[in-house]
Amino acid sequence: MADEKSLNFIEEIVEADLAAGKYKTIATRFPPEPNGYLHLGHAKSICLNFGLALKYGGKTNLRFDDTNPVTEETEYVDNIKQDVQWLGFQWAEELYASDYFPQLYEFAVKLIKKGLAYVDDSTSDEMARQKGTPTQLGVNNQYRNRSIEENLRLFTEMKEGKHPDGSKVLRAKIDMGHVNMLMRDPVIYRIKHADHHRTGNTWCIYPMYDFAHGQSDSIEHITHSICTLEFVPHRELYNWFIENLEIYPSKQYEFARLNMTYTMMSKRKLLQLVEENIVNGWDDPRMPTLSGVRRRGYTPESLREFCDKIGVAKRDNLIDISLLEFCVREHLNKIAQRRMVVFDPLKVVITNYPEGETELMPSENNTEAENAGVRQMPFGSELWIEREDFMENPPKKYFRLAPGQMVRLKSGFIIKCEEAIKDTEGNVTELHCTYFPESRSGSDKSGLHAKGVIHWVNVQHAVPVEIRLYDHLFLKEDMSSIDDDFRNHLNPDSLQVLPQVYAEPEVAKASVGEHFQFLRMGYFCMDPDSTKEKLVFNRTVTLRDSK
RNA sequence: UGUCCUAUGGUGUAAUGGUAACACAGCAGAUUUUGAUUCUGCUUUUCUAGGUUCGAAUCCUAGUAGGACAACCA
Repeated sequence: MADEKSLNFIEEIVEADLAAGKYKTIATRFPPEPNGYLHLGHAKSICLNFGLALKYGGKTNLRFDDTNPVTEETEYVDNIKQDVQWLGFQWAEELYASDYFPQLYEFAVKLIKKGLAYVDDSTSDEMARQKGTPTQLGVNNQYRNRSIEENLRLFTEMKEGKHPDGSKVLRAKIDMGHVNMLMRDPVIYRIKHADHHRTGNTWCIYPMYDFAHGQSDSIEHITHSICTLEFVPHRELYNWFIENLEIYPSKQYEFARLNMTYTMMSKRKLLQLVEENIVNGWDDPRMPTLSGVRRRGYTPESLREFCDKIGVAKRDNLIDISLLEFCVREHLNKIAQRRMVVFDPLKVVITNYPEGETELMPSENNTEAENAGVRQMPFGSELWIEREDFMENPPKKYFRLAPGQMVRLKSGFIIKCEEAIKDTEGNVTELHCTYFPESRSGSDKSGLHAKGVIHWVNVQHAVPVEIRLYDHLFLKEDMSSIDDDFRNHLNPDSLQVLPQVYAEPEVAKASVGEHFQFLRMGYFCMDPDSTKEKLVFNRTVTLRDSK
């Protein structure tokens, strides 16, 4: 029996529409506002929108929702495009809501002519008061009765720049007593004498979200306009405009946005982290932004797998970060070459190995990948091992080095600890060990068995590198549950820098963005901060630890 | 004291009126030249109360709980 994957509720809608012949092919869109960087929540939306078109044979537009000139910048546009492509998707058309400004203006005029829009001179405070509350109906004001001619004249004047910011707005004339607050004569155009990142100062009036989004969908003949749950109340307005403008009926569907433990997805708050230098930019590897997780070492494949695994539904959710970590480990395990790097060095002297001599030990790059080959690791009489791989008084199930105890040096020899050398304060400064020449990796004739296997680096050939270890940005599992400032919950240890650790020589050949598994230490990715003199590696994720 | 949305293991997601399942997490064990990977097993679930039905996680009603809605933001 074929294992059919069940459909999410949006796929069910699409299949039903297709089966009913409602559409020959579908069209979706990904519509970010270029006022910040994309994050994991956007990845969910991207995978959904592009995934639908890919699955059912349709197209997806990338549309920038750039109707507010004061918050939007070209820098954001460029990065958003880069992020979408990096995730592995290609849009059919690159479009901008601002491309539709002339058309949107005509839509507004049409509404005025139908007696369905009016110019209001009230202040925003007055309008807020007249609007009522969710439990208290709104009231009409005197501007609501303006004639079509006067509205037309005033709206033209607004467009011509004859009125200052905030002095007038254009409102849809719907119902101030409507149970849905959004239907109480929503503002559809406001005056902003501001430079727009694309249209410059061509316009001084700009449409509001509700008067741009649905119309843009309609202009592009988007069949399924998919957004998050907070837009549910907007759907009624969305449909009202389409109906009264008599334009192509795109349909809006809403799904639950992504929430994850120990982080937050609010663009506003992420901007704050950046502006207040709490993190080092939008691409700080601790950020849930796509540029952040990319720099951290997450792969597009693992992100797409993650989006697939979390599903799409309508109930609020809080996804455990460990699921994301599982996805990235699963992918990196298959593609990341293995290297040995000692983070907290303890010197081992092999007393029966000829001093100054070197022999090359081949070591598998990745047994999970076919044809990954081997690299040579220089073995010698002085090695670095991890300090925590030695214990003077080990507990019963400690498999590593202790006085008189043996371990296997991965891809090397079995060694036995003969003596721990200490300084005057009793700290272990180095270990004197002997090795068993017959235990050479790959051709072991020693008959010895060492349960523990540890990584190592030759002192003579060690390459110093910098390591950056990351932990959750926040200490609180559910950041939506806090009622105080989110900055009170920052994890003070979210970044730990190890300025100089010892890597095997092969590491020097790494390139920016390359993924590695540093044996027993985790998955790492070379950071763009790397220079010829000093390579920098970010820990993407730890290895699963069942010690 | 409104309208709308939602309610399935610890966390997600399925089951589309017919045996509640999958993944993650957790816990055991096997294998292992990474205490990784791989493999095996285990723990844990339909918000409540009525109703419809031979049969309800699913349909209906009410309650309860959580979320959204009162920007010239999107």
